[in-house]
Amino acid sequence: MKNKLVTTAIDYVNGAPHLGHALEKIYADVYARHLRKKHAVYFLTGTDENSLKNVRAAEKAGVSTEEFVLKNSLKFQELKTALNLSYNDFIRTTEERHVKGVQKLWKLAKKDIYKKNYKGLYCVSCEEYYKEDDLKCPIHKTELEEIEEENYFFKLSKYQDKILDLIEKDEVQIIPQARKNEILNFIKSGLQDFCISRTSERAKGWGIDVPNDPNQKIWVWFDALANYMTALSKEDFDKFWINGDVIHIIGKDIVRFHAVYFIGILLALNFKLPKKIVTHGFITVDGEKMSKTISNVIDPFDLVLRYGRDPLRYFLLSEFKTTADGDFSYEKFEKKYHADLSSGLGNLVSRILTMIEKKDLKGSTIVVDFSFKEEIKKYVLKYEKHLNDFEFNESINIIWEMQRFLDKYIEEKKPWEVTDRKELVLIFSKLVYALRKIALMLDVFLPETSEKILSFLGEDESKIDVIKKEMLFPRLNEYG
RNA sequence: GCCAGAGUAGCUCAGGGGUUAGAGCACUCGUUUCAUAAGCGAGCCGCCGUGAGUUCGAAUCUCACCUCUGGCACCA
Repeated sequence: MKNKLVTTAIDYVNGAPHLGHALEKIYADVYARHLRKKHAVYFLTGTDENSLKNVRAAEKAGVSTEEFVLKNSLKFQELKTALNLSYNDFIRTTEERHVKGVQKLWKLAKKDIYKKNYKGLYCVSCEEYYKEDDLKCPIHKTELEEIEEENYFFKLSKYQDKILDLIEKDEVQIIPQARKNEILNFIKSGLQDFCISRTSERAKGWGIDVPNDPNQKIWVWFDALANYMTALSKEDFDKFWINGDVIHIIGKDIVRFHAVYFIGILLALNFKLPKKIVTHGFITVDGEKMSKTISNVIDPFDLVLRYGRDPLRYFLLSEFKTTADGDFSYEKFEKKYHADLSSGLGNLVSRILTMIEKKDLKGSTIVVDFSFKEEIKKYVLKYEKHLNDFEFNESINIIWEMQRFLDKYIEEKKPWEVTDRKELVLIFSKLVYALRKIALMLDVFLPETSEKILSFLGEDESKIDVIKKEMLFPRLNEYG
């Protein structure tokens, strides 16, 4: 039994959360729920608020930056209820625990931090640096200016060989393999030191001060990545970081910062390294990237209102291979809802419960033979294997295999024709036993549905019972 | 341009040197009534990206080519 720290990326708060944010939180939630069955788990998420973008967005909105980031952070926090997330901590990078923590870490890493001139192409309107290939600002189409300023840098180059070795040997495991290869190539191409501060002026005074240098603000990565540590109290750091496994769940766009920069920083601090970095894909909508310009951004709150929490979780978890991109469409969503949730699971639950009532089997003692239990166990083992490997969609498929197995079993036994009570009890013992298992397997994916099924069957696992009945997933077309 | 990965049924994908290539969804037919126009059974649909090679035998290995996706540093 080992302790586990499960983290998500912390989100930028310059807008409301979209479906992509929901996806990542749900993945992390499933994994955390799975781990909780055997481990002590600290599940952490949060918002990244020290960005210059926020200052500008707040100016535009005519509110103070503090007010602006708080308002948006709260929107992200609303995802907890909307998606039924089980995280036990939410950190905002403007919180004191984070500010103090980052400064403390900065001091601890001091030996690998130095000052040097940073030269880059800068767009005055964006107030941002751009790559050397684009000579013009991609947004304003204006000439970029070459600007030079003095900043702090982190000696990443010093750790190149060490990081390469760690990743090659999977001491820090990057999932999936393809991402690991990308990172290895990136490291082999040579690591440069990276900039970890901006002048306070350029940062418009927003952000965390560099210790003993109020003219500089700590910039992006040294700030944001540190949240995984600054969120933890001393006791929890001990319990979950030092004596536990750290698992980061992040988008494919920020693998490098976790697998290279962060590992470098941790090496400088001489801290324990994360065990796994799991990267998920992105969501397209009807085959296109989500973007405001073509206004196809999907609002997760909307989907929850329309279809419910579990159906939304279900779609994202079953339709997408965890580490690959996936496509969202209302048509696919509803198709899956009907095929798997209504006709599949919902219908099975419904037919079992109704027959128990009609055949008056409530209160009978459950008797299940060993070979049937073994049969069920095979499904459970496969299900667990896929969960451990972050193959959530595969894991769900195993549950549906089991559901089809039960439907076939019912067909074969034709319990509606059976009159012998003893035989009926035997049949429904198995069905109730298996249905409970299905509910328990579902609880990481569809916690609400899982609870409902268990509550229908009653608390006493040794008796056949129906406490109440309710349609789990009504067909959608009946409501327009 | 360079480096990865992928191209298999209408859709999403699994498989992977050897009997007639798989699953789910969709579709067609049959069947059942316990159940949410649900269930079960059967069927349909594939030159397994293209060309060549290795082999007794390739979708599976090798090479070339085509197409797509991703990565190629300061971007959560």
